[in-house]
Amino acid sequence: MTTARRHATLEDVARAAGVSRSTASRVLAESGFASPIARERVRDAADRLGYVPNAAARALVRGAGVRLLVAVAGTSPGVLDDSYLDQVVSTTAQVCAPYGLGVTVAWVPLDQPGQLARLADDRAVAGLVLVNTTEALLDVVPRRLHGRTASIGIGSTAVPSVDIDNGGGTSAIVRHLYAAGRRRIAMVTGPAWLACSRRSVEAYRGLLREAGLPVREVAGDFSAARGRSAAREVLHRWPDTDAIVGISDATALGVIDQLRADGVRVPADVAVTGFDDIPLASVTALTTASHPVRRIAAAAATMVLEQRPAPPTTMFPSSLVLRESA
Amino acid sequence: MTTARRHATLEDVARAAGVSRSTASRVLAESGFASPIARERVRDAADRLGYVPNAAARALVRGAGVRLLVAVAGTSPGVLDDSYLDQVVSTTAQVCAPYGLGVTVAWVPLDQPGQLARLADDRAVAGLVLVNTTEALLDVVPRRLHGRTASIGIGSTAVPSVDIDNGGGTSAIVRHLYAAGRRRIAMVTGPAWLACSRRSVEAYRGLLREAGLPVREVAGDFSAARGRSAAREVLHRWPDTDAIVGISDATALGVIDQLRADGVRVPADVAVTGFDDIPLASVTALTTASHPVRRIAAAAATMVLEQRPAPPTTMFPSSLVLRESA
DNA sequence: CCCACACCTGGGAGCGCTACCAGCACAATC
DNA sequence: GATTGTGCTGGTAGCGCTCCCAGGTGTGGG
Repeated sequence: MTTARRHATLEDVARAAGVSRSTASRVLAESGFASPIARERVRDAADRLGYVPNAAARALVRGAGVRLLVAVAGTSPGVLDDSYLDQVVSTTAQVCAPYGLGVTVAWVPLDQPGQLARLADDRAVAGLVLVNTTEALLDVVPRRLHGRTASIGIGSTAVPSVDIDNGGGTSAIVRHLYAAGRRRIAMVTGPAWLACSRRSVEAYRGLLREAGLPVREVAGDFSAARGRSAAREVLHRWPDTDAIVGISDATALGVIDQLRADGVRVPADVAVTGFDDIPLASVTALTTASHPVRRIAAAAATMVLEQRPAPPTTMFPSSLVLRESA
Repeated sequence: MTTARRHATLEDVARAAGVSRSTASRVLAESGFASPIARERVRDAADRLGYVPNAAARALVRGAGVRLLVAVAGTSPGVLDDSYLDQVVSTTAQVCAPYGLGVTVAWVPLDQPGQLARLADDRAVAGLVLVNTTEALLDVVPRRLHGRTASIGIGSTAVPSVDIDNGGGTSAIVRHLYAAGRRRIAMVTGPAWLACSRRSVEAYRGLLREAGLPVREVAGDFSAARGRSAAREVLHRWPDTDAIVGISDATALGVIDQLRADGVRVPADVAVTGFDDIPLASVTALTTASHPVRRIAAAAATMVLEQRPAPPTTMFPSSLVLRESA
């Protein structure tokens, strides 16, 4: 196994099979004509020699890339140290393996979209997976990668996009709260520049307006820390609030923590809901909406690898998970 | 930004700078001689043209690879869907980005080490990060990659290796339990083929023997499910047990869950400890040992990228985190 | 009989880059 | 003045692969 001999090249395979390099290439790359006999002899020889095509050479001549770039927009590089992104990257790497492609991650500062152009303007980049970016970032994607870009959580139709049904998920949550008799429902939102956050907020507003209930919003940022301070803010501004919708599980957990610390009973006095269904949610009995992150990431990666022609947006459902917090 | 024009090549840079391709290459690859004047003009031209070296061409001629392979040993491909591995892969991808290298992950069946040889016998693989493998897998690493392999959690000296001080961590935990007056301490172990698991178990045994206490081991597999059944098994075999050491947080959480369901008070009747300090641990007040997973992964990746010459083993400390479960 | 038209093959160019080698200028030494 | 460096330079040969193109061979139709 630990062969010291030089790696077998296409030339070696061709010679062993008694055909030309061209024919061997045609057989192994599955392009163009080749007689069944030639086909078999080449495959045989390749097997025998343990031939593995040289990805660099292939990429060079084809003008193709050797890796996928997962780009994450955000205000600080801290977005990279996040369990959601960990799952996306790891899943992408799994999906890419059979294609012989690697994966890299990079943070794109929200106010410097040019950074993305710089990163993507590299022939080695075979495709792009944009995570939580703004539509503005899409403009900066080099033309070369237009067919090889997918986004997660942006809901754009300009680029094949995989999305969570944030609107539907939030609606389900708000309806559940309403059905449980809650009438003064507040929300800790996410950053407005994020489409997925906006969709949640809009669903919340829409439903409340429709029901003739007051809208009570406090700006958040997905974090638990902001959840804590937001909880205080909500009860300070609207003391009769009887439910708080968190934009994420982390936020909701922060809210619950603060409420309990302040002697507010959850869910008796105030019901609290999250979004995502992280492992912590089941332990803390958080009512939330669940999303198949791994499947979402795999779908996005597959889109760029297979160069799907059409499907503008694939929407993954958000399923309500009822637990004790609401 | 969205330049449609052909990508600038070294040739273009050289022409623009008024030097030969060789000189431009020497300047940009920082190898060999080049006059300050030439240096500046080439750098200038490269900047102006937005030159990005073609990784495939470079890799081809240098015989170098284009990606790192993270290989994980285990009994089923399920090992890939694990938050620990997610962190390792994601961190590796971050570290690799500036080097222009991608990352792939693969599962290597424990009983088919040859699979690793097959995966690694690809010129595109620039380096190897072995996660939770056995020493046997090391033999299968192609000679070409001998200087470009690092392992995590195996503690071998045959290969540069990054490790958690499992022994030290477990010792600290057992000592803490002893100091708290526990004398009948059981352990739910991990698979014996895993070095890091063995180190923990050995530390546990050593300390107990030293103190003249009985050793009470039940075989586990890191999972919460096994933690549950193991809890019952322990109390069935040794009803007077007053502490259970879990090989991981997940196991410990399973143990606690089962104990409480069976009416056993934690920690009053039985103290329980974990290992890893996953986010859940702080919420569930689990006493455990904490490890810097991201730093460990980064260290391993850096080892293979920088081809460190010597340091056989880097040991990361395990720090005791005291919470309420023990 | 020749031609058209399939199918199949090998030769060769060249992707973009680095490494090697010769060659130049200029300074220092004998 | 001849010799030996020392710094720097450009030409050129590939790395391993794919693709284009010219040139086969065989089959069927005019």
